[in-house]
Amino acid sequence: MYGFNSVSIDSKGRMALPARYRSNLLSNDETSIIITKDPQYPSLKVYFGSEWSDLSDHLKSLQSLDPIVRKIQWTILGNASVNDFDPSGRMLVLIPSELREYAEINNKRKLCLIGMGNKFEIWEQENWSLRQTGGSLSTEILDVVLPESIKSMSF
Amino acid sequence: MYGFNSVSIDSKGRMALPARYRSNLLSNDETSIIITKDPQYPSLKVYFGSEWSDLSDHLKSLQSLDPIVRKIQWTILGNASVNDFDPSGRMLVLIPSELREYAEINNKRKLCLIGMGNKFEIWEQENWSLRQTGGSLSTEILDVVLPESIKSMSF
DNA sequence: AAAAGAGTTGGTCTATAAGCCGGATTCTGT
DNA sequence: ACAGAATCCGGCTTATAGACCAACTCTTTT
Repeated sequence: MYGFNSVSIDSKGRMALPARYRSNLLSNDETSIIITKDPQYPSLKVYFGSEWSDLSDHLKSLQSLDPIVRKIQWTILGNASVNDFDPSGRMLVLIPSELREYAEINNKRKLCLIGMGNKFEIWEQENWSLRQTGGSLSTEILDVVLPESIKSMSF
Repeated sequence: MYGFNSVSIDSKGRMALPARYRSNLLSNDETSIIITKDPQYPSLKVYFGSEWSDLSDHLKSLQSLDPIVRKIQWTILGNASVNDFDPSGRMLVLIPSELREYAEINNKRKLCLIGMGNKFEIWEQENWSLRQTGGSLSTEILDVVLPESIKSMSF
């Protein structure tokens, strides 16, 4: 599932999945999606149920004495919101207000969905276009040395 | 599949693949093409299905905590448009409006297709001739140091 | 010159998304 | 415990972008 989609979010924080996401989820027998924070940018990551169980199992298994590992575990695992949806409906998804806050989408109407294959990202529209045109948002470079256990993973 | 082709695009953003591309696709049993952004220039890259699955798998597996890797993942994966076509038809391809915008082909009529073997590029005609005559294009130069994981790839 | 294949264009129809509305359920405060 | 209020969730309506269908023109080939 790749590519760009523009969707609107209503004043109550609800977002409807585009049709092509819905049909893809249905054909893969997925009945839940998991929304969580992106560790680096003011945006959200969305995983499908099966993908999430692999990722979360892996993350949980890492030894958490390393502060960087610990921080990433907190961010990803600690903010995960599991959404079971009705496969027959329009798959309306409520983004929890804490995550809306984090992605700066409170009181905004337009979101961008960025399909990355096995997951997708949710961005507030202006933030996304800033980033695409090269404008810098907050601090870019993660200039710490990452532990090997994290380096080998892809979120 | 090499060489130059001039094609027209209609007001709805539809483009017809030249006959030699079609026969090439058929003889290779390809049933889909993937259009996405070029990371450097205002143009589009088109991959065939088999080529794309290799490229996207590789890109996805890279560790995305590196901001440069992440940006390339956004550009290539996050803008990909998958087009399944009817092999018996004329292989009309709709270029999504986001990509038309990026390649500056809105309200233009003429495109250039540049065959690069296992992929080809789509350029708006004037941009292409400007580039060929050495004129400058407004685009960002990748003057950053690329991580090894990216350097070893070819897009 | 005729015919066949390729390229281009236009029209119509359907699927999809966005906004609105109303009902239901939960929460809160008295 | 009850009433009012706020939040949550599904259905309906309308506008529009994209898919489908088909015709027309141009070029090439024999």
